[in-house]
Amino acid sequence: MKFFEITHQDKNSRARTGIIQTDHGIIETPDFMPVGTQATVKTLNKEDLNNIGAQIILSNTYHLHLRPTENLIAKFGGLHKFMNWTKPILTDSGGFQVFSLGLQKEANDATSNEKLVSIDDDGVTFKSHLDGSVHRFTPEEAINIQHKIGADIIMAFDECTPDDADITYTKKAMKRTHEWAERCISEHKKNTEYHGYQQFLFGIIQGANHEELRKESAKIISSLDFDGIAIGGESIGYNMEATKNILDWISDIIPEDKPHYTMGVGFNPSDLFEVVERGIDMFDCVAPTRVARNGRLFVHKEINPKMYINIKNTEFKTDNKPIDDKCGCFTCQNHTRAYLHHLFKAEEILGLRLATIHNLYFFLELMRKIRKAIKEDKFLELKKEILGK
RNA sequence: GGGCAGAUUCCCGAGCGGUCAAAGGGGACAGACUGUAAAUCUGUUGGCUCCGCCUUCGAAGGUUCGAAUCCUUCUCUGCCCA
Repeated sequence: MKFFEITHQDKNSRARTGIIQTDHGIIETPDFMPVGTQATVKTLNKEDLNNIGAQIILSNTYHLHLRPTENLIAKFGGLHKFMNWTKPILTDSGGFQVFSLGLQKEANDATSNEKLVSIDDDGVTFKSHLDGSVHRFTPEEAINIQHKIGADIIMAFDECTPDDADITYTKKAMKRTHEWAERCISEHKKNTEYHGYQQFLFGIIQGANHEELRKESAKIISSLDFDGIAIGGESIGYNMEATKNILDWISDIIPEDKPHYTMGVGFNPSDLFEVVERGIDMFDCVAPTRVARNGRLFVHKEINPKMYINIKNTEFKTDNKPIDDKCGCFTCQNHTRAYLHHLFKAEEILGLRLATIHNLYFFLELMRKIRKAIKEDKFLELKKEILGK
C-alpha cells in the first residue's frame, strides 16, 4: 500500500488530486484539514465532523503534552481511541507554539525580562501557558510525544522565525531546523508503529521570505527521508502574496510524489484556490472555526463580494434567509440568519456550533468541488466561477 | 398628615464648586482574527460648520467669575412613623 498516490494532474496548473492512505482510512487530496488543537474541533462532535465530511483533523503536541499529557493518551491506546475519532489525525509538533508564545510574551509583557521560551541548538525550553511550569522539547522528545499521542501523520520539530528577523538569524534558525529534521527522522525510525499502526513523518521547509533560503531549505528537506513536505513560516497563509511567491520558488524543487502541505493556509476561500493551483495537497487553518465563533460566516460572492458576512450585524436581525442559500450544511438547511443573529446576540452556545458547522462545511464542500474540477481539468474554470476572477 | 433618602448622558451607576460631555459596568454599533494561551480582542457610543463651539445631570428660580455639584420652591420615586 502506497502512502500517497497522485490520481490526476490538472492540465492547466500544478493542481493535482491524490489519495493518502493511512491505517485509519484514506484522505482524498487536496483537502482542508479542520484544526482541533486540544483533541477537539471546538464545539463539534464526531457526528458533526462526519456530516460535514471531514477526512482528517489536526491536533497539537504542545497542548496535549501539557494537558492531559501524552502518557495518559497512550494509556487509552492513542488519540483516536481517547477522543473516539476513527479517521486520520495529524499532530503539529509544537514548533509553532515556540514562535507564537514567544512573540506574545514579548508583546504583552515588555516589563518582564523573563522569557517564555528560549531556544538553543539542542532544543527549546519553555514555560507552560497554563501554570508557568518549565518544560523542554528537543526534536527527539517532540517525536516521542507524537508517537505516544499516535497521530497518523506527525510533524518534524521546527523553528518558525518571525519574518522581520534579520537574515543572519533566519539562516541560523533554518540550519538548526534542518539539523532537527535529521534528528526527528532518526528518532522516528526507531519506532514508526508505537500503537501498532503506521505513523508518517513530514518535514518542514523554513527560510522566511528569502528566496535563497527557501530554495536551500526546500532542497535539504526534500533530500531527507520524509513521507511528506510541509511549508511553514509566519507568512504562510497570513500573507498570501508572500505565500504564492514562496510556493513558486520551491515548486520545482520539492518532490512531486510526496504530499505537499502548507501550514496555516485557509483564512478565506480564495486562499484554498491559490495553494491548490500551486500543487499543494493539504492545508489547515484555525480561521474557519475561530472566526465562526466570532460571527463571521462564509458566503458565496453573489451574496457578498467579501465572501463573508458578520451575523452579529443589525442587518440580519429580521433576515429569514439561510446564511447562504447555495449551502447544504445542517445550519443552512435548518435555520435562518435571524435565528443565528439572535443566538450570537444572546451569547447562546448553539450559535457557536451552528456557525462552526457552516464554515467548515463551506470549506470542505469547496474542496470537494475543487477535487472534482481538477479531475475534469476544469480547476481554473471553477476558480473563476467561485472567486469571480 | 409627619420624617428620612433619592432623581445623572439608552439602562445601571460614580461624581459632591472649576482639571466634566461627565468614571466604571451593561446594552448598542462596527472592526479584527491565518501550523488556536481566542465562545477572544479592539474601537465608537449628545450635537455641530469638530484642534473650537452649542445643548445636557427631574423642573423653575437664585447664589457665584464659574454649578451635575450650594440655596429656595415645585414635581415624582422609595423607605419609615401615624
